[in-house]
Amino acid sequence: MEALTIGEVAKAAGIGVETVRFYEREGLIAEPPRRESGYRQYPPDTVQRLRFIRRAKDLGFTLKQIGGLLGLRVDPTRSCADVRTLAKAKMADIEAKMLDLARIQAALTELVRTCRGKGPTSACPILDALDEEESGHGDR
Amino acid sequence: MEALTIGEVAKAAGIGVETVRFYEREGLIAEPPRRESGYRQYPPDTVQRLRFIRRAKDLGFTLKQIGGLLGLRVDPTRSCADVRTLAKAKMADIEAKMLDLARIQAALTELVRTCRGKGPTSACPILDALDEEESGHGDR
DNA sequence: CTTGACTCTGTAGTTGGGTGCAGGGCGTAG
DNA sequence: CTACGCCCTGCACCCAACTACAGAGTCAAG
Repeated sequence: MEALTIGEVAKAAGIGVETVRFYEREGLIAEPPRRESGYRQYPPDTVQRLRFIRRAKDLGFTLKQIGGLLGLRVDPTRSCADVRTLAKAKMADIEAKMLDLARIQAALTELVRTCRGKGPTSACPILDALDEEESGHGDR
Repeated sequence: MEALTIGEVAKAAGIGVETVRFYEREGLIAEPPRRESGYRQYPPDTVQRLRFIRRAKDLGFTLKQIGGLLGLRVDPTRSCADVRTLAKAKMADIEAKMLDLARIQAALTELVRTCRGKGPTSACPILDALDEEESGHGDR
């Protein structure tokens, strides 16, 4: 089972054919080999890559940032230290996102608790969730 | 220290003045009272709300979804059960996001480890991170 | 009482991320 | 050997979420 058509990868990744070509133009996936006819022939792991892109987008990463993530790999042309530096930066980003999510989660929990309970609490605990001063947040 | 001008809330929230007006049009923040002149007079907690919007956007929520989150509150006009149902749905969403983030985080850790280490591992652990079949993911 | 920074409304333009043709060429099941 | 579904390129268009004026009024420091 080698070499998928664009329609096949698209379907497998849960996105549209046009979107796949769009990601190619944007450099998020490599230009695949073609057959004589000009038809694109995708190696099966392209599906993985496309899925990654879709999920990462849902996490609030831009396509550019996703490109950065995908570019991170053990790559002899880039120094190991570089890769590590970049990876660390991304990890800090993700840490921050997780913290924010945890805060919203806690606020929602509190909301549900308040709701079920009887005593009045903050009318909108959600607003308290992400309330703090700036401190080096992400690269967006 | 009551009542901020639009410029003041914008600055405090770290966004632009135009964006604040935009959010008002979109119904994400209430229309504030005005003075004679027509100048908007914001209660200070608007800053909190704006900050929440900004952070939530970074987490991959659309403005519409954020509106939904902000609308969740202890509200006599809405049944408690309703609020809880909605809140639970949001919580499931967030849970999924956190899982995905954790997976990317793990992949990055693995990448750094591989990089420092000597033995060859998957050339791109990142791709393995978010790879699985569909299963009722989010409301986007 | 002026001047420069700020605000107002309204509308138009931009960016990111796709989505949808048209007009033509493959590919394969019947 | 043809009909139907896919694929190709190129380009126009779409939506969300801003962002940037223009033209007019406001406010406070000096």
